This record gives sequence, structure tokens and C-alpha cells, in this order.
Amino acid sequence: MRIGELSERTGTPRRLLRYYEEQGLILPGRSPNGYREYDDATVDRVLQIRGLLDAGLPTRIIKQILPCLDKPRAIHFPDATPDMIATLERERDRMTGRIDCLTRNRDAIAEYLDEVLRQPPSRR
DNA sequence: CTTCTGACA
DNA sequence: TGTCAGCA
Repeated sequence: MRIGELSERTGTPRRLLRYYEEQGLILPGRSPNGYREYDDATVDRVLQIRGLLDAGLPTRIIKQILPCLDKPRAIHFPDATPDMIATLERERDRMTGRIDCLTRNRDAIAEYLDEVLRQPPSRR
């Protein structure tokens, strides 16, 4: 499929799809006319990327760990370099930190909501 | 009509 | 990230 279809199927702007490619996150083929050509697997690939991005991981890190998430389980271990492990541990901890932050803010909002919604719909 | 590259009031 | 230009 071409970039237009991939864009629709992943809900990702064409502009971003090309950007991900610049960052080395996806490598599409090229049709004779120069158009980018993507295979069906790219849809999941892009969704995977967006998920990592939403989790707060920078594209540079994603580029490193994406191949790990791609290949079958078995060959994950062979290429698990020590610095790769260190990077993943670091990202895991950052994620934990963000989760804690989000949890606190969610609870604060929930508490406020419980308070407000308990009041009679005077002005609301 | 769709995509491509490069660029930025 | 959006968007516009000038091609193919």
C-alpha cells in the first residue's frame, strides 16, 4: 500500500510517517514511480511505534529497541547487548516515574470530581 | 488525484 | 507537526 492508505489505517498523518522514516523507524520500499510502498506488517509496526512514543520514549531509543520487538522471541537474547539492557532498564524506570506521576494527578482529579459532583446541581 | 522533496510569516 | 510550493 502507499502512504495514503497506511496513514488511514494507522490514523497517522503522512507527514509523521515520513518523519518516522527519517528517524529510521520504518524503511518502506519504493515503486518505480518513486512512491513509498508499505507491506501490511507496517501497519502494526507504526501502531507499535506510536504506542512507544505515547509512552514517552524518544525516537532514538525506539530505533534501538524496535528490532527486539520485531524478531521472534528466540533470537532476542543473542543480540541483547549489555548497553541495550542498560538502556531498557533506564527507560523502564522512567516509565515507572511517569506512571507514578500520572497516578497522583489522576487521583487528585478524581478526588476533586467526587467532591464537586457530591454538591447539589445548583449552578451546574 | 496522489505522492515526493525541501523549507519555514 | 502543519503547510505550501513545484514536479512527476
